[in-house]
Amino acid sequence: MNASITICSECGGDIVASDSELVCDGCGLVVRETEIDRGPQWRSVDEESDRRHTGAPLTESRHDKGLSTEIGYENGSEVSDERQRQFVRLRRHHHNARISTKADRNRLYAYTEIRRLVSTLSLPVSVREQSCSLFATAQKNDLLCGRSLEGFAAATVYAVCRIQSIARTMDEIAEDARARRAELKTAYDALNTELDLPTGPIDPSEYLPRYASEIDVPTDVERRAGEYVERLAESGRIGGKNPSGVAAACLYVAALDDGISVTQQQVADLADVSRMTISSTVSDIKVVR
DNA sequence: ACGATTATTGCGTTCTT
DNA sequence: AAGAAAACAATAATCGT
Repeated sequence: MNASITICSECGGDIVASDSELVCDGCGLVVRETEIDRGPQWRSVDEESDRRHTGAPLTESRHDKGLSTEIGYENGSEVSDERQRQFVRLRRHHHNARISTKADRNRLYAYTEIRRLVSTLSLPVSVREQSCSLFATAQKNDLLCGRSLEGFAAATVYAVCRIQSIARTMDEIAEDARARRAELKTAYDALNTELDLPTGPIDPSEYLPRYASEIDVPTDVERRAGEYVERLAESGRIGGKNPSGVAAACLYVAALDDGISVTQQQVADLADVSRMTISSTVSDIKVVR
C-alpha cells in the first residue's frame, strides 16, 4: 500500500501504513495519523497488474459507494445566462436521479449518521464500512419498516463492534446516538434474529485493555485480571452476567493484589455498573481463587 | 399455535458494620 | 468503604385458550 518505509524509533521495526495510520509492525506503535505525504493517491486495481487508478477510493459508507459525480458551480464569465439556467436544471435532475427512491434517501440519511457515530466514538474505518453494508442488507431484508432509522444506524455500529470484538457497551453507543436506547435495542434485536449475526457472547477480557488504561494500572495487573476472567469462566460463574462488570471486578481484585488503591466505586463507574455488581463478582472471584 | 402468566436471576437501592 | 438483604426488572418457561 505504501512505498516509503521507515524505521521505528522504539523497536527498530518497519513502519507500515494501515488504513489512515502509520503503525510499527514490530511493537504496534502508531507513529502518526494521516499527515505524512504518501505520494499520489493511487490504489492498485488488482495486485498482479501494474494498472493504477486515480480518484477517491471506493467506500461503502456513501450510498453510491463514493462514485458520485457533481456538476460544478464555477462558471466562467463566458457562460451565457441561458446556459447557466440549463446547468441549474441539470443539477436538479442529476440530484433527483442520484437519490431517487425512498430507500436510497433513507440509506443516505443512515450512512451520514453512521459516519458521524463512528467518528465521534473514534472507531476504526473498517467499522464504518461494515456498518454501512450491514445497514444495506438490513434494508434489503425489509427490517426497517416501523422502526427508527437512527436506531438502525446505531444498531449496525453496535453490531459491527460485537462482530469485530471491539469492546463497546450498548450504552456507550446509545450515549452518542441520535436514538433512544430502546430504539437501538429493538433495531439490534431485529438484526440479530433476522440476519443471525456471528456474535457470540462478549468475552469480558475484551474490556480489560481499555479499562486498565483508564485507571492507569501496569500491564501485569491487566494480565492478572485476565487470569481471573478465565478462572471465572472455567467455573461457569459468568452465566449471563454483564461482561463489562465482570471485567471491572477482575481488574479491581488484580489491582488490590498489587497494592494499588482503587475503590469498587471507581471501577463501577468505569464499567457503568453499580458498585454492588462489582462487589458480588468480587466475592465470586475470591471463591474461585 | 399463540399469547399471557409465572418463575428465575441478575441488578441497583438501601441499610448495616 | 465494603457487605447483606429485601425489592425490582428482564428474560425464560409453562400453562391456558
